[in-house]
Amino acid sequence: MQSAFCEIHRQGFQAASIANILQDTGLTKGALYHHFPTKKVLGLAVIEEIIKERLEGLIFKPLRESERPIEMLLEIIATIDKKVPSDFVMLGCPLNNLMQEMSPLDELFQERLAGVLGVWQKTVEGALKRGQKQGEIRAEVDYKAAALFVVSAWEGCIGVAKNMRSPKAFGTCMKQLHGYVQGLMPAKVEKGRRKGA
Amino acid sequence: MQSAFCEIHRQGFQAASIANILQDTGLTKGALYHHFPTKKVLGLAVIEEIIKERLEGLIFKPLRESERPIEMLLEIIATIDKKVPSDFVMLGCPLNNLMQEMSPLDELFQERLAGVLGVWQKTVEGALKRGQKQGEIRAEVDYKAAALFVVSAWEGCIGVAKNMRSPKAFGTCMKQLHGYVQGLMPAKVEKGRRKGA
DNA sequence: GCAATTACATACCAACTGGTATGCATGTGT
DNA sequence: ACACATGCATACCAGTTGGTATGTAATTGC
Repeated sequence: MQSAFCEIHRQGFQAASIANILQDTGLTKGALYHHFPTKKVLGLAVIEEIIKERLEGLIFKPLRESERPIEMLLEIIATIDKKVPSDFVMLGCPLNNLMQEMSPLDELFQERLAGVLGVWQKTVEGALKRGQKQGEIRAEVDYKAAALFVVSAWEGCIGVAKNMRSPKAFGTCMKQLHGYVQGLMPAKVEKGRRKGA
Repeated sequence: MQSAFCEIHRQGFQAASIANILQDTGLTKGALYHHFPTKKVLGLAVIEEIIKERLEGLIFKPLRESERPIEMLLEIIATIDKKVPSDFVMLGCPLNNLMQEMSPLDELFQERLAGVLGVWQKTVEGALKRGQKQGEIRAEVDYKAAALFVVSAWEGCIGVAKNMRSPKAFGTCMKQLHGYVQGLMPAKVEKGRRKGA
């Protein structure tokens, strides 16, 4: 599974070679096709068991369990670039990669990926909503739209940084997203001076 | 060229089939390979001659030539979903698609794509800078970082909407980006009431 | 201790892939 | 009018792909 994830992550699903995975793991074709009927099923399993779980541990769970969701959201956004393997800047977000590649080509992929993305969105949404109750987010904010945008921009930042091959660009880009979320907060006096950008 | 663009747009570069392009255009393999030595060169030509030019006409040129760059930027962001073929929501931004697919795999692709992206970024940057001179953008705004973020979020919105297969999601997402740009403006009284989100 | 299922390994295959070698017809420069 | 380059068409090729058919060893159920 790990090997399959790795191969798919750096080649994309279609270009991922079964032969490479076999060579990497030392397995034989018979062994693999005994457990997975098709390459597609293997790919879907990677989404569900690897990609989803990683996001769960890295983002979803902390965000759901925090008592100060906005603070946590801001912290995650600010530090995500350090909590992730360095090659992720070069290779991009596995979820986004698969979305861009497979969504138009295969409904099942699209559904599964949309499922994971949906959890992400709902999690951020929940955080914003709770933050709104705590008065950390202004009352008139459309938290659903904001959550959608946060996730979208997030993926966008990774994608652009990947193309530019620049961890630094990723950092400054996420900092802007950080600023956007801060912009949803009431304009009270804050510890750090409120930066416009 | 148009046919090649189309094929690449919906299959991705690697999965794009030369045979399909030939069938679609009625050309023969000899004819194509007479003008393009390799598939890769064909792909690069598509980037330069089709994708770049489209963005140029749709975004870069209006933005560069406008005397009220911020107004123009906001308008483009607000209306881009109507100025683009409907299947672009399903298929995504051709530039972003290629970036996600090819950047880690091929340096030349990465460079060319980064070039186009750079123009985009520089164009937005120029707009923000001019807007700053006009007092439309607050003085303390880091316009370079903001421009990078605008482009990133832009692509992110398209990418997510593509996965969700939802033009509506694209619209609401771009509306948030619209809000972000407005957030860079001075907090003076505006025609439309300043919406927080 | 025998039957049957599971877990693999090997060999093989049809379908495509991008790319090329060759052939030929039409200009084109001199 | 003759040499030569250009523009294209056909046929072909080696490599790779995902997938399968067949065989065999190990495990399990009874």
